[in-house]
Amino acid sequence: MSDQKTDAKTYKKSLNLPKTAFPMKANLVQNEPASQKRWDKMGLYQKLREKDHPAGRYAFHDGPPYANASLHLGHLLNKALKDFVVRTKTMAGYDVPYVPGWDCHGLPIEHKVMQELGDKAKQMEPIQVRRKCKTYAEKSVKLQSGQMQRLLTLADYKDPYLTMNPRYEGAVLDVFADLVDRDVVYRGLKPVHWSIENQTALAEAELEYYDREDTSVFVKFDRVDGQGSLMIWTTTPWTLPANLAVAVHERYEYGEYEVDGKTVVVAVELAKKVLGEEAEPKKIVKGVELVGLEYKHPFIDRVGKVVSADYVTLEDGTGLVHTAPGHGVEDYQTGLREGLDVYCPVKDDGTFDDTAPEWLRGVSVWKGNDLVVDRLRASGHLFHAEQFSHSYPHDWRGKSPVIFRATEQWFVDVNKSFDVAGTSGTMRERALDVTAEGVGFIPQWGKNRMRGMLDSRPDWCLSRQRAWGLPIPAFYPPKGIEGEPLLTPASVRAVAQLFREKGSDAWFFTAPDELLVHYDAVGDPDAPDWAKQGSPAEFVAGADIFDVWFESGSSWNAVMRQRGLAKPDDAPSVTDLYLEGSDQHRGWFQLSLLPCLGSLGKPPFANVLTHGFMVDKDGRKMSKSDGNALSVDELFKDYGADVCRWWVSGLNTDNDIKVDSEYFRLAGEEYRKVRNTLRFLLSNLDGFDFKQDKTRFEDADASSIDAWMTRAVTKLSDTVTAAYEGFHFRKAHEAMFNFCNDTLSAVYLTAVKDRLYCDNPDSARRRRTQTTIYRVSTVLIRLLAPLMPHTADEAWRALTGDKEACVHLLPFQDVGCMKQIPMNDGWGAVMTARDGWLKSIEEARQVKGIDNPLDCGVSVPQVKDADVSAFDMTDLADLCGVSRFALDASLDAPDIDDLRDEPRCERSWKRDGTVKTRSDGGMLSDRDAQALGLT
RNA sequence: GGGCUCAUAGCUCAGUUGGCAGAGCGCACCCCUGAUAAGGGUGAGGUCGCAGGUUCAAGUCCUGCUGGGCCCA
Repeated sequence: MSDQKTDAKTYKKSLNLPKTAFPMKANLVQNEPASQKRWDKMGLYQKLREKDHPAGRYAFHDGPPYANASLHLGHLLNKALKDFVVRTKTMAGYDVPYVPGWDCHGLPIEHKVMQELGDKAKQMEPIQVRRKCKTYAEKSVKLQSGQMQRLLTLADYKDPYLTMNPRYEGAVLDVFADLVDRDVVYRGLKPVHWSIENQTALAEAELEYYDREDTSVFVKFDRVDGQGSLMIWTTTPWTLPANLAVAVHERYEYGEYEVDGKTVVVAVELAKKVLGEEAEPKKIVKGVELVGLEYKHPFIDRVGKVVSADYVTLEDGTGLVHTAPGHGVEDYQTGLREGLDVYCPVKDDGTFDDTAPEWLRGVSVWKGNDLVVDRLRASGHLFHAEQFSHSYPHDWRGKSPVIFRATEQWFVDVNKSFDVAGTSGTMRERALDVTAEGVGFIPQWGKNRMRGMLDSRPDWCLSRQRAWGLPIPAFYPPKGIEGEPLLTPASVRAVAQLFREKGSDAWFFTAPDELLVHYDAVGDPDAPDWAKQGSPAEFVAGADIFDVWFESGSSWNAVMRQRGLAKPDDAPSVTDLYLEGSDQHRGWFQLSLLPCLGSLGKPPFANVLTHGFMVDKDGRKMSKSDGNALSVDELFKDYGADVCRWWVSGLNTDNDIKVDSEYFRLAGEEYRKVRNTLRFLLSNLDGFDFKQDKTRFEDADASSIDAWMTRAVTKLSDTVTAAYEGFHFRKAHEAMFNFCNDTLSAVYLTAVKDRLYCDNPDSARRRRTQTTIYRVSTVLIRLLAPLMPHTADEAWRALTGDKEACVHLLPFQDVGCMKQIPMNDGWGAVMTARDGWLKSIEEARQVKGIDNPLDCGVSVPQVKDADVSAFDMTDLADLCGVSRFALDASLDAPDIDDLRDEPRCERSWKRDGTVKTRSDGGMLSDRDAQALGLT
């Protein structure tokens, strides 16, 4: 026994065992940053710009994350997907310049800075606040940029776009000038969601809805005709001072009921709920008959009237709706139709102004609620008051409740027709048109979603009353002079030029005549008279800033066009692709689409690709306060970027994405499987010089397992490149994993191990297999490169033996030549039959007690649907992991032979029937003896 | 409350035009020890969220419901 062992050791040394510098342990945490540095040093991004691009330009535009705090998982997903696009398109032959960007202005940063400043903020000028905000934004950009680079994303990090940069700001104003030119920008009084806390109008996107307890009141409005009263219901008693009308639905039935000896009008369907079960109407009328009735305001000397409105429902209240045009969008629209004032007695700070009754002046609306209720109770107008919980809008940052309040704002009219680029239509119509056709949505339902949102969207309120943003470059007449604000295409473009030179900070400390140094009112046909006649030094610069969405929504111009990265001017869109979370249908997608249609008459994107949101492993919303959010930095530290990227690439991103640290562990195991397969490929190329040692295509054997393998890798290449082309990263991921796990590891590599180890190093068969392994490696490593850039590059350098090599400079491997290698058609059937053979072997091993498959021989009568006469039986034996494979037409079914009585080759461990004692005294097969030069 | 959307094995997901439920992971058992903090083989697992309907036939089409997600009110 001990002799045998010694012999075995001797023979082991004679084997060509795998050897490689590509380690099993990835050590991504240390090695990935090193890769990143290496790419930076070699100028990878720049080099990619300079090389040939046979496929032309692919215009892909990064949507700017908000420059606030650390990246979260949503960013990781988004940035990884974007990087897959950049890298797959690059390797497909496109030039994909990619400028990362950040949204820097806006309330979240300003709010944070104001919180940090505390009371000090009150004494500070806007410009001082802005400087603090800028510092904060810069800090966030730096942090996030570092994290994005740690994710190994390929982008122009040396020159990103920041929405607060002067050249960006100038380009936003250029877009705005175009909209002013189209005459769709107007100033109007309109109720908007108003944050008392931040004293600004809020966009829909800046609201969050929470349940809130309010006092709801049933109030009797006395009819002017003395026939009793109308009962209204409201959850916002503080808006009653602004009540100008009561709305009813024309088709509903309203009844007159006796309450405490007096008559009140309530919708019939709601009467029992409001007045009690025994309520019986004395008289029933249709709503339409009430229209025009007048009533006395309960505590203000004013007469209101009954109007009709479709939005009146019978779900809550009384069917008679308190209407205050200054405090609600629907009320406002009703007011417009009925010619009511947009009356709003509430000031910026949420207190009542001097037009309100004396007892409310200077009081906050929240306190006003109680005062109004007390007043109504005292005067006998209050029928009932109760606590009521309802969903109520809150400021998304401060979480404080907002109110509806009429204010002067700048708007973009989405319903006004204009001409541009030879077409005519409103912004809404144009947006609906390109959504219906022209823009591709992935997944397709994005189209419906976008359409639904466009159908219902109101005019875009552009203005905010804050410090941290891009000023709306409007000028107002000097005190004492009446007139429209100065805001013309020329005046806006003049300020745009100034902002490019000095930045928008200039607005806050520069005299108006200097702000307008590039502008000549006299020569501007659109300028109001006061501006032509007056001195610019006297003009009053406006205090409004833009909705941040207008800034990010102009990025197609401020980045892609301004930097010369857009598609040609005559192309039907500015870029090829935008890729963001599905929430951006309402956000960035739509708010980029509208300005671009206004400015150029065409959409900013040809395709919109969206992904879903992260949820926890039970499918619930992720939230920081629940502590179920994973830290991106921790993930990099625990798993590495390539593992995180591999995880992303395996997701179905159309819908919700479940996330849990466990999934990263699983992704890590898959990664290791892929890595080990690469390692085994590389380790069997030790000493193999492709140029010298390769088997030429024309020498390939169509019936060899190598022919099958070569065909398989060309199929993989086709599958994966097609998947990449359609952004089906998951499909590519799956195909590559299965290829590594099954095609390579379980089938091919297991089968060819014997010849790689035991054949003479220079044997034609071994060289043919190494040639195949080399070809597989070049295809596979390149296909993996977009998903795991570090690992692929590491493998590529190991494959080429060139420390300077970089896989990311290469295109995907052209497999055209490999497809020319003929393959025996029988291989498909052989692989199918193999499953059955393995089952038979397993069965025989159980029955006959054979542990090692190499102690088996397989005999089959035929291979179903295949002519294997030209096949090498050794290939088939190796495919089954057995020592021998034979065709025996006399059999009825596959037969497994127990070979344990036959001698075993001490070198290859096979019992192939040729084993005998050789000149060195060892028991060897013919092949092994030959490999050792023995007889 | 409305728009869009999702629900298939323990987990992650495939399932074209309706036609016998699939893959990978995990798990169990076994092998190998010359890919070794590796590798190979076999196997068990599902009332396709629930309830109706259309059809010879429904995971797939229709309606309703339940429970998630995004957006809006």
